[in-house]
Amino acid sequence: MTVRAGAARQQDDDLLLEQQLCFALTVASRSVVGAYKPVLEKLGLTHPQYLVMLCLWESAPRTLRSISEALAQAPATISPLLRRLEEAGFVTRQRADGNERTLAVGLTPAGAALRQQAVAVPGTMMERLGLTREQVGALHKSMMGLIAATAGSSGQPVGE
Amino acid sequence: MTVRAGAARQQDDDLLLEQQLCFALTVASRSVVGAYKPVLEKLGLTHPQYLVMLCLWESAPRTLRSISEALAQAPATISPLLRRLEEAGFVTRQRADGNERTLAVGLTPAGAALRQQAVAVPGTMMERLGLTREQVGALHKSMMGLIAATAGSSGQPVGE
DNA sequence: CGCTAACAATTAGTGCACTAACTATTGGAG
DNA sequence: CTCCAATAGTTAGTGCACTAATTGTTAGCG
Repeated sequence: MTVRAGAARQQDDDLLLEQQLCFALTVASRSVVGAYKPVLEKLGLTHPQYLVMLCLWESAPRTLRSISEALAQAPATISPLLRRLEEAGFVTRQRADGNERTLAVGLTPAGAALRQQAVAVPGTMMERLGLTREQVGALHKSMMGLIAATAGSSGQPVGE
Repeated sequence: MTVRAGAARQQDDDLLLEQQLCFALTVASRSVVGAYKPVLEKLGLTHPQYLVMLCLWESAPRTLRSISEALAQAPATISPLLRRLEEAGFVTRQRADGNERTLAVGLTPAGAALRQQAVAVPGTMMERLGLTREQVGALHKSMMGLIAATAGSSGQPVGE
């Protein structure tokens, strides 16, 4: 009885909003992305668009699918995002390279040039958040661990 | 020259997608929320709706603004969310308590009863993610630190 | 060769999240 | 008491993110 009452109390405590990791995680994510906003606005990018540009600065041209996999997002999320980046004049979208199915996403001169402004962003953000490079590294490592944890159990439902 | 080349190389590395904390954070957030999905589906809730219900199970009735502040979200985000929870039969929305401006958001019997199913959620998720209570606590603490970091620098633009 | 299964991207539809604009109410200062 | 600034909530509009359905293309199998 005492044991079951203890377990019940534990479960009740587990429902407290302030203790939810998922809550802290979503708030942290929104807060950090929000902190990027004024910085990225000067480049004319939203945060998801910034991530796509990071992808392309590393390797371009590349396919939509390749970007979608690198960002761990559905192709249907990336597609309209690329359309807006094309409208903004940063990327090109052509059906080329001998395969009519795939889209070759490339950089315009403006898109390539934007990188010169973007190199300052990580440093600016670290300063704004008051984080050291070591703290950023530790947090990054924690997040990677969490991502790995979800890969095992939620991708393929465990017991069904 | 060597120093400046070193700094430039550092900045270039800082733009690597795989090193971005903001990227790891958003992926982790989406992954964890995604892991909740099959579990919360059985309760008929989305993840944001689950957070609202946690709020209400702690204290009800309460105003929209109070929920909005507890969840660190804009009232305009909460408003339609409450409408959908009302349609689902979990909450009530009335203009009452002597102040016609404020909305009293309460629980229906179904909404209150849902808590009995929800108490199992945190434990289920911990198991699914393969995390110990200690790991969850450590991650939670990291997230709170990150949220605190954003509160200082991005809320009020620093130098302008 | 022709058919079909797999694949790449887009579109449609739902729900979040945010800013800005709007409505309605309240409460306090003159 | 009256006006007016502050407050509470909703609505409009944009952009993300996801699932499911659709279109078009490719490649492989008989």
